Amino acid sequence: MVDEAVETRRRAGRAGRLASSGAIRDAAAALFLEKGYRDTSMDDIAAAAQVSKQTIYTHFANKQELFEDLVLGNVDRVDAFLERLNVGEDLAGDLSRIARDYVTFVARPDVIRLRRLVIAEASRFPELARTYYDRVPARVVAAFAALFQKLTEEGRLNAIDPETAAQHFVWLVLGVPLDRGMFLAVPAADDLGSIADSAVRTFLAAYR
Amino acid sequence: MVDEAVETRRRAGRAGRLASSGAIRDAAAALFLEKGYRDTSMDDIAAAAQVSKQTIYTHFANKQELFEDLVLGNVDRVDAFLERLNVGEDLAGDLSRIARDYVTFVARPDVIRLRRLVIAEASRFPELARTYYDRVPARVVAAFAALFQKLTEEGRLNAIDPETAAQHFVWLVLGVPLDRGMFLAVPAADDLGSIADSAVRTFLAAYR
DNA sequence: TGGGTACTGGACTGATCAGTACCGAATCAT
DNA sequence: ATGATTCGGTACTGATCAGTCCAGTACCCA
Repeated sequence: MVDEAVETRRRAGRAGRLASSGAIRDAAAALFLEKGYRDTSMDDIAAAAQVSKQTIYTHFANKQELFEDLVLGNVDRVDAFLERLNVGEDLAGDLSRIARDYVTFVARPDVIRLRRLVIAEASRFPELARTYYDRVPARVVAAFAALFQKLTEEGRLNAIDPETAAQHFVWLVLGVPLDRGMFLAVPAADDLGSIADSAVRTFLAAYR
Repeated sequence: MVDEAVETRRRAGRAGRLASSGAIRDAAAALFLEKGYRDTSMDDIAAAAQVSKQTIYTHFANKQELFEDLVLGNVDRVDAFLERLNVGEDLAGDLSRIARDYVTFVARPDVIRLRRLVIAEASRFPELARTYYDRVPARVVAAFAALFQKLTEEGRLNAIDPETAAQHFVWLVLGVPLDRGMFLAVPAADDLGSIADSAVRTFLAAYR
């Protein structure tokens, strides 16, 4: 018992500052994603982060700020996907690769849970929901639209309305796994590959 | 003050029984849909229904039952849409009518809010979420699959995999308005018609 | 007329929770 | 060494809430 206390104390002081901030973030993320905003208490977070509640309040003004930090802190993770968004010689093959990439990224449990969380709290934090919408799904659609426009100008695709084509592509690929992920606890990431492939097949049949 | 009490009492007695049950249901629905499960208190519901809290507990065992009553009580409303799901001579025209019907139904504020509510509470009430999923979206997809299979057998459509075709159709039509409805407060039911039409156009280009 | 039922309204319990206050210990810069 | 900062731990405030209890009232039926 004394040992535990000493061990805990060891992480205190200046060295512990950054460490505790990260631990708080991680604990809050895990709990918010698992139980939601309202059902996660600051005491829960403090306990999970092995930190006193007071320490949380030195790093974050209040519970809301901790929540916004989680949501906005994950917004930039689409960038990694957006960078791989280019098509070479093999149009069908590359679109298939992109679709598989995309669905694999979005169907990840953490992404699904974050999405569910933002939707769940959309009435409590409307601006946050809008920001998330603008910065994640809307940005991906815009990137696809730009790609399809370029491909159309090159004569390799026939998307007169690239924006609509992008929306069609996105929802052909994501619709089923995303919807299942919203309602069902376990997303069953089995047949993501075949879902992506059939989506690309339908898309190309309509837009080539 | 006395007048108010008398006026309130006037609705009491046996005549008030059914009335109060309905009023409770309505008040609970409005509040749950607006503020969510956790942020709606039984006192709120009692006040909105102009009923004492005790009366609520004579009709419903607890808060959860009131919530399930709301969700499951709205499950059968898809039936009205499912009945209009048939195609005559004009395939493209009828599909367009169906798509417009469908998107208009799903984009209604109450339907959007109910969907958001079920998703928000999916971790609290997993079975309820699954039931809703099975009885509403999954049923619609199954109905479309049956329709497309029939049309394929008649040689009017080319859907070797009717289930996938149905999913593609549903998400081409619903993807954008549903996603907007989940994140954004006001769904902006403006261009639903053109969304439905472009979805049908893409679908037929791929599956005819 | 009298018993049963549905309702009101308010008080109450027990629990949870966000946020604050305070103390003592550990650490670091000087 | 000393003072400032950061931390843990604990206790506290004020508020909210689900669910219960109860005394009294209006209505219906026999």
